[in-house]
Amino acid sequence: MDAMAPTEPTLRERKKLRTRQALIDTALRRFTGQGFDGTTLDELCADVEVSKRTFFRYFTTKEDVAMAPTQDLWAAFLADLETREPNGSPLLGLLQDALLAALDRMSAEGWADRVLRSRRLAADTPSMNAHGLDFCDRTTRTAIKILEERFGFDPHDLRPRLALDVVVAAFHCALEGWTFQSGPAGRDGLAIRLREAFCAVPGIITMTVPQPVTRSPRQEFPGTPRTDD
Amino acid sequence: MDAMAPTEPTLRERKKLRTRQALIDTALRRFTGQGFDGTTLDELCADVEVSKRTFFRYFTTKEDVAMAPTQDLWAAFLADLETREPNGSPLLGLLQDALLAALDRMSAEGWADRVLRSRRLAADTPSMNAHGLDFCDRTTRTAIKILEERFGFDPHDLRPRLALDVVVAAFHCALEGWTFQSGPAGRDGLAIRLREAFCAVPGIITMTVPQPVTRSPRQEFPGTPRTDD
DNA sequence: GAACTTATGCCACCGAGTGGCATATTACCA
DNA sequence: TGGTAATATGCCACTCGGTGGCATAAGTTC
Repeated sequence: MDAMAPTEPTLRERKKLRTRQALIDTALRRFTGQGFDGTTLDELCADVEVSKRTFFRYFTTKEDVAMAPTQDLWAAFLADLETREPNGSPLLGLLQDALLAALDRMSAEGWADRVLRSRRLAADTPSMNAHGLDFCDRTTRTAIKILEERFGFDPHDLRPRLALDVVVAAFHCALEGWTFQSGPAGRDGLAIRLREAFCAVPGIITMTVPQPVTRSPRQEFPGTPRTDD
Repeated sequence: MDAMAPTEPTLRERKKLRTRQALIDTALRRFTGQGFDGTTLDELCADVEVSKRTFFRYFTTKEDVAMAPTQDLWAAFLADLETREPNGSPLLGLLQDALLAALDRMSAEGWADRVLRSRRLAADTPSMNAHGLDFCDRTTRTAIKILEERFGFDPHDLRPRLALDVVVAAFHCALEGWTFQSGPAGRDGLAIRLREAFCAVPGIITMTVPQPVTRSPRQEFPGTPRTDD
């Protein structure tokens, strides 16, 4: 009766999925409310009615639970890279398309909102930011392996690695703008930002320094829209 | 009596410098020998004959002590950025020159060797790698502020940020090659690698995917020089 | 050499993360 | 349906990174 139906996650697996999601949601809520450091795992676990030991069977670290949404995106990116067909196109374009496609696949309810909370947290929680960057770094290395495997790039050629790093950098730019500045919200808003960031990439090479402006050290812009700390 | 003489670090300051350096050296030695996680701070402190409490007055985290050498380089980079004169040159070139100049200033005895140990450690210690990346990230943000302050870049223009990220990415490429592959050792060897990485940057935009190679999924290269896990 | 400043040591404490083992829950099969 | 294997969870004790508070020692200044 269930031989070929894809709708058969066993009861056990459904429960696991539910506790996992409960941990993520509760964590993001408490972290946002009381701060990351201000929340102990004991509190969180008591809230979800799960032992601390169990928490660490779902997530490797306290930071990990808050970064699940972003990790989903990168997983989709890697999956896309495995199959995407290059038609003699520039590598950079291929990578950009792959990331946009991955983003397009993030259709889970409330995904964008979770990413938003997660990023805002990371912004003022050093250890979260650090772990996020480390995850990106590992993902990048995996992606390079996929590229070398599929297309036979020379491991000593630095260009694929650099191209990938540029795409990641553009993503971070987009993410930061989307997280902290006004503009279209939701996943599609992020996609717009991402496209804009990609457009800025060629300017990396050509951009020149405006002019040798020599100003007094402490002078500030009259109407700078953001405060710097 | 000491108004203008630069040669007057008080006894106290000399002692502090010595304990700091002792902690760094001993840490790198023990970490390399027994592994990062295999070394407790109690051991390290007992070795240097310093209380654990004192350790944390010198370094913020256990990871921090092992990353001091790299941090010196980035500090020099920021200092250079503060004063370097742009002559209508491309921003990218300015940043590259600044980093090369900073590297050139790393003349402390054994600096290159400490960086080498540090990087090798970071390669198989996730938390060290994470903290290193986080430090780079913070440095990048500081650098951006300096650039905006000095040259009046528009904070919404993504190109400066991307250019900076490319330079950092190139540095990481160079560092990794220098750390794990054969080639000229020492600071100058790293400088050579760095120049090579910079040369590869324009290729980011133009590089194309070799050809639509379609191979059976599990096939491998006959004589691939490295094993993939 | 006294008085002040500052670095250090010591101690108790919190919280993240782990290993081991008993128990409860689910899956599988006769 | 009942019994057994597989696995998820809870509980407990423990290690270790990191912090706050306070007393003491060392260096500095007059």
